[in-house]
Amino acid sequence: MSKIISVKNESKKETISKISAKLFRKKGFSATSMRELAVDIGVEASSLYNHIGSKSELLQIICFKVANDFINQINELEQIEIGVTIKLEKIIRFHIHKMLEDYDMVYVANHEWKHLQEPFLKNFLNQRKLYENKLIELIKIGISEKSIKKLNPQVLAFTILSAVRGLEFWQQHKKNIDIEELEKTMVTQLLTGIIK
Amino acid sequence: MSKIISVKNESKKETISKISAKLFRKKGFSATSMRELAVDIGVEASSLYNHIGSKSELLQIICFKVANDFINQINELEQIEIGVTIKLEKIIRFHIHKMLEDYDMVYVANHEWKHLQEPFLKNFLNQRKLYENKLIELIKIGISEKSIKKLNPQVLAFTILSAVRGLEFWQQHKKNIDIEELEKTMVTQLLTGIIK
DNA sequence: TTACAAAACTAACGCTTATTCGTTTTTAAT
DNA sequence: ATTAAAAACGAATAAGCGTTAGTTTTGTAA
Repeated sequence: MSKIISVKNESKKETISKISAKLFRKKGFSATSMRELAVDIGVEASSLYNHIGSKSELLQIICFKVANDFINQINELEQIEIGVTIKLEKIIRFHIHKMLEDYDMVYVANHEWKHLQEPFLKNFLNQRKLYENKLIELIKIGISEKSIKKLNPQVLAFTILSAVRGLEFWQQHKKNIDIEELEKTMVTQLLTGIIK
Repeated sequence: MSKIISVKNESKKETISKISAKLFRKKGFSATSMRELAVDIGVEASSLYNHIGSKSELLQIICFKVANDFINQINELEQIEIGVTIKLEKIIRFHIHKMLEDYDMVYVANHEWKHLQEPFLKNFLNQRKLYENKLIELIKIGISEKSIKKLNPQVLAFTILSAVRGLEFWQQHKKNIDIEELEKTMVTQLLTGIIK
């Protein structure tokens, strides 16, 4: 009857992944059925299996796409020779952009990763830990350079990550706020605090 | 065969709620079956229905217990006459304590609320919005009193809430860190920043 | 036009789900 | 010891799940 429509150079697998990401975000991975996904794509559920291996594979694609994007960004940043605080600012701004651009996928990677099957689950958590450790190392350098306060670097890193992760909030209030103001406010708050 | 064991003055409903919170946190609401819950309680699935109305009711109990605890705390705080920044510090510390004490329930309320059925879903979101607005109002007072930087109060509030929500992280690393140091670091970071 | 592959369809599989029913066991009060 | 209520049980229900199989339609290239 119908047919899977792919825009641009997107493969049909990518199309299905993106639409599944939207559904997984809205309803959760477990509560989303392949039949629901099929409806949103405009095809019968069984037809999906001409393009994907399993429901689980969709979650894998989403989670590792996001993980790789963040790892790649922080790797590139490591090469550049700029101050630690500027690097932190760039990281915060990257999180904000990613969250606003690839909202569904980032949200799913943050919230639904626990439904990954082994060995992907372990793999994903390793990637995340790797990212966290790179951020912690960066903060430690800042502390030793005396550009950052001597506080527990792990707590500092996790607080930053939590704060940017919470940008999900803003998807609802997107219209009410200017992105540049959002970035400026968050960077200021996380780096220099809120007290005058 | 077996029997539901309740400690202290806990009703059996409360016992079931707490154990379900642990399961909902670990596996997610949708991915947790009543049969699994029954195993953890030591009873057949059908026996649970002598004490609860439905699986959904368990989620309601958890979400509104948490929501009420937070609303009550901020209401009490409104009565007390202390400075805005001290109030903020108390709020942050309360979040930290709650997260460490009632980890499962707070986690579930934060992550699984979307599986609430109407009208409970709307009700819960209203409660949450109420809490957010109270925090925003507090920050606005701080800004007008010039104790807080003139930044977007909504962004400041949401960043704080996101950061404390991210305390889930620490459940895994609990052993590695002293709670007082955790509190001190987060309060310092969120209120006065990380840059020297 | 023919031929082949890609992708759609319908139907069904085996399994799990939350919940209900009728019955039996346990608990507690008389 | 008798009785009534509370709480357990096993079995069954209907619905939904991911996925597979077999078949038909569609698209493409010779």
